[in-house]
Amino acid sequence: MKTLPGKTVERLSQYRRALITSLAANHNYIFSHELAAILHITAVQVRRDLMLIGYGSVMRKGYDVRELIRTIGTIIDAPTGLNVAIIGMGNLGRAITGYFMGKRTNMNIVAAFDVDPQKVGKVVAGVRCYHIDQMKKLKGELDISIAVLTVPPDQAVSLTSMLVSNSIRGIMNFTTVPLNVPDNIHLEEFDMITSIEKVAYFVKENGQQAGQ
Amino acid sequence: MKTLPGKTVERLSQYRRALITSLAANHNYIFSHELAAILHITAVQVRRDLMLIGYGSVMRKGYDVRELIRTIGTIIDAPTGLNVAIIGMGNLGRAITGYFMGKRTNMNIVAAFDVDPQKVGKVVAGVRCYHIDQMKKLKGELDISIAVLTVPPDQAVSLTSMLVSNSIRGIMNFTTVPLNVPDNIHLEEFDMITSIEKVAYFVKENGQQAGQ
DNA sequence: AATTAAATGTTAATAAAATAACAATGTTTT
DNA sequence: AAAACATTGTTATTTTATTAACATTTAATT
Repeated sequence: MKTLPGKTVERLSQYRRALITSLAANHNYIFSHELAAILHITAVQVRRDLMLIGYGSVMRKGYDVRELIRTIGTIIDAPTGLNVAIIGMGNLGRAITGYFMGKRTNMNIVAAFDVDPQKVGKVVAGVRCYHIDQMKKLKGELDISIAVLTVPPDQAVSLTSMLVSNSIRGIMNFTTVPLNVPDNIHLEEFDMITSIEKVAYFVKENGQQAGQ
Repeated sequence: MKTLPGKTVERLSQYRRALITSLAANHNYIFSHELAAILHITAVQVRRDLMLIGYGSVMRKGYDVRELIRTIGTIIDAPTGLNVAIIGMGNLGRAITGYFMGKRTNMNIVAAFDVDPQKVGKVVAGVRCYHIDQMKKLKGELDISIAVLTVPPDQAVSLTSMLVSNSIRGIMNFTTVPLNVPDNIHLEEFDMITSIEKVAYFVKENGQQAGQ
């Protein structure tokens, strides 16, 4: 299958979690417009995304929830599951670790790393924190593919080099520092300050008059 | 001025922080391609964004860093500054509060709210945590415009209703629950699980062969 | 002073994403 | 069994975002 658009992948992840919730509420079938309503998007968007992954329903009955969950899994999950490490066990690192607790995802947070001796050795939500110097060794042992970067800004660049030289395959960057990595490493960035400043901008604009 | 595209607003926020850093390093002028390099985007993108806000440089000298910082401020900042409240002082709430420390933004985190008696009364990074029941009262007193929602999933919907009925103007939703708010309230959402699953998908795809 | 070079601002082209349109399918109703 | 209806999958259109193209400006060089 051709690589899916990023936005579609994002929605598939959300569909799946909505479907799991829906299943827990004993809904075995779901219409595109119901799924759309949960995510506050349009039914067309849902159908188009499902078209892209080649999923079809028995018409007029809606989608088989269990089967759709499975299908989304075969598309977006790696066959073996991927292991994730949290780099920086501060508040954000702990928050993300907590987010994964009890979520049925294909990923496992297998380790956290930090430089702070206070944190090294501690276990948060089942995840052990190691000293960053052990990354090289544990990367292979624990088969870590993805790093979630939640360190202070001044350490972002140097730790990224370290990750790159350890052949990490994907990085989710939560620092406020834009990173640069080779093409074969997938990089996703999210900047808290930006996102909140964006809200502020649109609040200001909405205040004056209409508009998005 | 016409309302800017969301993506442009995001970049303006990032430009500004890059410029502040640049200024601290004693750079008084900056070329579009230099600014682009910091953010790992193209110079055209930078120039196009600045065109949208009507900013012009003295050609061949690059942009006056101080002036550009100011100009971006006049565009994206609200004249008076906007006050922000953190709803849910867990790990993520504390992380975000920390992110704002020392950042020169137009926004102030003026309060945090929680239900946990352990948290109520505590001060984190200069921000006091109040009981959520005091929201109604303090919203007006502290002139809170924006809420950052960092609560457990099961509380997201009810707290959002509370925020809406208290006439909040913008919400940044960090819970995994998609929210629905009236049109006059600006809602921005970010889902940690989705973002990391997205990285995993592209890591998987890149592993098999090429592609983004 | 002419030429070259480096940058900018803007219009044009392309690509990506979302939305609309609609024929096809199957269900229910009459 | 025909008609009306609800839902799907897909193609077409529109909108949004990015990239390319290029004329224009200014500085430096010959």
